[in-house]
Amino acid sequence: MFPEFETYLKEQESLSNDDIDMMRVKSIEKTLRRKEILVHQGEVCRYKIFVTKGLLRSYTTREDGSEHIMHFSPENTWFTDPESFANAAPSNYTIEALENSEVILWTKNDLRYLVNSIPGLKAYFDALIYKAGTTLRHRIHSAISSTTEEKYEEFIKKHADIYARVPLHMIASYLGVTRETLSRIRRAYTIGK
Amino acid sequence: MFPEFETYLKEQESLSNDDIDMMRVKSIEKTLRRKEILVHQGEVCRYKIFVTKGLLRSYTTREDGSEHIMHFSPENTWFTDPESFANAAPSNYTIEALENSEVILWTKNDLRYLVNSIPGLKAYFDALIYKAGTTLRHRIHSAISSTTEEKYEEFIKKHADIYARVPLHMIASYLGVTRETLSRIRRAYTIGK
DNA sequence: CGATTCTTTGAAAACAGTCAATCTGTGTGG
DNA sequence: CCACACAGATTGACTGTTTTCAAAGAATCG
Repeated sequence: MFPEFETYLKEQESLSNDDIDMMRVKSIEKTLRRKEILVHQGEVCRYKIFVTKGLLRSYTTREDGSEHIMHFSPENTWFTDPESFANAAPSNYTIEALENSEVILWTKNDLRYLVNSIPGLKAYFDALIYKAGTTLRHRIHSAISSTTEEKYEEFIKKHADIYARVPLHMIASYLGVTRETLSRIRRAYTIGK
Repeated sequence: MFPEFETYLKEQESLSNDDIDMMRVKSIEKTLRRKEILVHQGEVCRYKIFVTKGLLRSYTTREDGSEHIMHFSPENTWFTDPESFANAAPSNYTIEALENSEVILWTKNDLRYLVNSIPGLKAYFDALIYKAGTTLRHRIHSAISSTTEEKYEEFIKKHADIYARVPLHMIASYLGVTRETLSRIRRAYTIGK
């Protein structure tokens, strides 16, 4: 579990073996079974998460039971509920494994310690936050300006990996339409080519 | 123009007079008339912008002429096109003054210099980026989970100041619906209370 | 295999977009 | 001061899209 993380991180940021060791000491390895929930809505998301294997999602549940998926996080991505994690506030989201997964967790305190101790780690996370911002802005622009078909097409192009691993109704939830609508759009789209 | 900025910034972050002076030296003051454009779509957005007075917006224009508003920036807010500014890439957005406005500009190089020279400034911008991320995530969640009426209601509550200063069709554009739809929703909403 | 889970389809209703016309308020030039 | 142009808002009729509800079919997991 940690070796995969180490391999990945060394590709991203040049870190010494001592740096990596510090991160290992503070890390918590966890195996999740499919459908297992890591954070329940209402709980505090106490961890910053790195996914080494599998796939997680975060979603909200409304009073009427409807779910809305905020994010998918496959292997080799970082994940958390930033608002809950940063402020130790109850999360609005449920974080769930969609496949049998392996994750590494760090608490806020430990992560702060690591960021202060390891040169370059702050800059690495800053760059991730910047990229996340770009993605968020893009998704907003798509939400206000694209047709459902365009959103569907874009999702396939940008997230081909996730598309292949996730039921269609979850993509519908992520895009903000019903499963029936997306099913019909996909049919038209598939025929239309 | 700069005095307003100085007043505001000192409320936000404790900075010495020397720090402020450094920022002043690098700053470019600019007055914008209503409808004046600061950055045209396709140009590089070379500046980080602080609005001391007035109101700016950023929007895209599609081939068919339709506009989609990404952001409103009233007085005492920071503004830029992050993608264009960071990468010196052509901007997808037009940045325009909606009122006669006063802005202060810094180039990327000067800003980098200032961030490296002034203790606390990096942390200040980091906090702004974090808050912006929260706002973006909230807007996405609203886009995929709320009805148009809920979005309208939320906009009024969160951006009462902007609501009062901007034509309805721009709010429609920001929310991702047509002006006619928003006009009808507003009528129903106003009567419904 | 049986039980879920997921996807598709149909029909009706709700919702949003389009097009065209009208109404309103504002401000400018004569 | 008035008339006019202009930007913005509203309304109606119509069209197109999406949701809702219900049911059935397909795929997958244990």
